[in-house]
Amino acid sequence: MQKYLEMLKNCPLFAGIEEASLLRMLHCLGARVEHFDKKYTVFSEGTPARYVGILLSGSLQMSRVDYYGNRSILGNVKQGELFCEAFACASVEAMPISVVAIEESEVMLVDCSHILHTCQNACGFHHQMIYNLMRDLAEKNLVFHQRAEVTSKRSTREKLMAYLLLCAKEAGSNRFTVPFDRQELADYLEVDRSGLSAEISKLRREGILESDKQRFHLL
Amino acid sequence: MQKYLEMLKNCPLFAGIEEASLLRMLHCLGARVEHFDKKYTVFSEGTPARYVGILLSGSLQMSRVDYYGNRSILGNVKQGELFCEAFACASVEAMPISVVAIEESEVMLVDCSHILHTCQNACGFHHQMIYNLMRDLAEKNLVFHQRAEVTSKRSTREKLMAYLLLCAKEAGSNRFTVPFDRQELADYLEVDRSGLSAEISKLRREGILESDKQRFHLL
DNA sequence: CTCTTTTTGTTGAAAATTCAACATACATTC
DNA sequence: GAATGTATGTTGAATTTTCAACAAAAAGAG
Repeated sequence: MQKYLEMLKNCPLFAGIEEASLLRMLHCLGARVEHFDKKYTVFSEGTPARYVGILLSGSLQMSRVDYYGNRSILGNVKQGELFCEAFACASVEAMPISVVAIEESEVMLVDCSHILHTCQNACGFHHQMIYNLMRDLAEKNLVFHQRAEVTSKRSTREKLMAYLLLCAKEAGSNRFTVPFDRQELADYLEVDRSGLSAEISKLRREGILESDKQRFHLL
Repeated sequence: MQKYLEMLKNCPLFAGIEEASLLRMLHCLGARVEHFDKKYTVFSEGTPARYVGILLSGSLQMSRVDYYGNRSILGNVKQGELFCEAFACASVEAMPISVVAIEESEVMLVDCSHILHTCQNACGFHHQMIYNLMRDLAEKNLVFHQRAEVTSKRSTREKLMAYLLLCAKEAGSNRFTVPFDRQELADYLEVDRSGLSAEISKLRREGILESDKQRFHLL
């Protein structure tokens, strides 16, 4: 646990909590660390949500597969971020998404009821953590809106351009790397992969962008 | 203010707070009530979010219009519900959506910083309200996921059926009324209106549903 | 009640997406 | 380094969606 202290100090769930208290809190919360190899599932669609996840190392992908086999990728989880906090806070009985490790990852799991309900020891951090969760949930809501703005575009080209412009803005540069391969990008944008490839080629021919694999350069 | 007490007692923001304290709190929060005629805008896309809204009467619609003029309807706000709480909690400088009254409505506005930061009077309800906000934000996240599950379907027919099945589940009956006219339903599902009308006719001819305006009956 | 406006359904043509199949490039494994 | 498997780009055909235009029905205004 000790080796993650530096990272946990900067985790949104523990914002405003002094390092000195952290280890004690983690114990009080019953936090445990689990290891996942690449491609292993952390949480499965359809199962109850009990745990707030904190990604200690590696990276995860959130996705959903519908009745017809279409996969939607909701996004990736990066180091230090929380995941599935909304489902855990709402105690959902059937998670609407799955979370899968896209590389070897270490995850901290905290039973959400331990955060929400004051423990016998009455450690005074619950209020702070609930406040932190509230801020985090509001942020996540915004991220969700951002993706919705992209996927609500009607055509493949508009979706792609909206997404790339967002990436450029986030990177603060016209050159950036997207965290998805072609199939994943198609599933994030909710379009056909081959159509997406064709559209990227077209944009390249039109001189609107250059690209090499996951690297893009907007002109 | 008095006349709304009954409704406010059941508002998610004030859950677990005794009626006796409510009036005093509202004063402390600087809550004010505003009146909006049909079609008037409560919050505009692109403006800063400062206020948590509580719908006292009437109904509102949340929507967004993109660069090409395509409108996306995110959903309606019903009596007693909070709205724009996520944007206010995250202090966004440019709201990604607009909120418009679809009938004559009364709205209570609470400056979010008054909820988040303890006041001089140190009234002890901030913790409870922050907890309530956290629960509400988690719930809203789920609602958002529900809509995303519908709009992520690839075809008009699948989107429509996914939405109608959701409505039927919510209504607990195969007969129900949707809160949208055809154009609004198309903008909620993010499809073409005429294509949607055509699809409804087709489903009717196939004996899958009956419908009259906003009333539907799944067979 | 009448006139005007809005809503809804219908149609056909144009445009875009999806799907399947394949070739090439790239990465991984043994 | 050869062989296998995966990722990407390309193509054409089938399907869908979008768009524009219009007619009928319904709602709202005066």
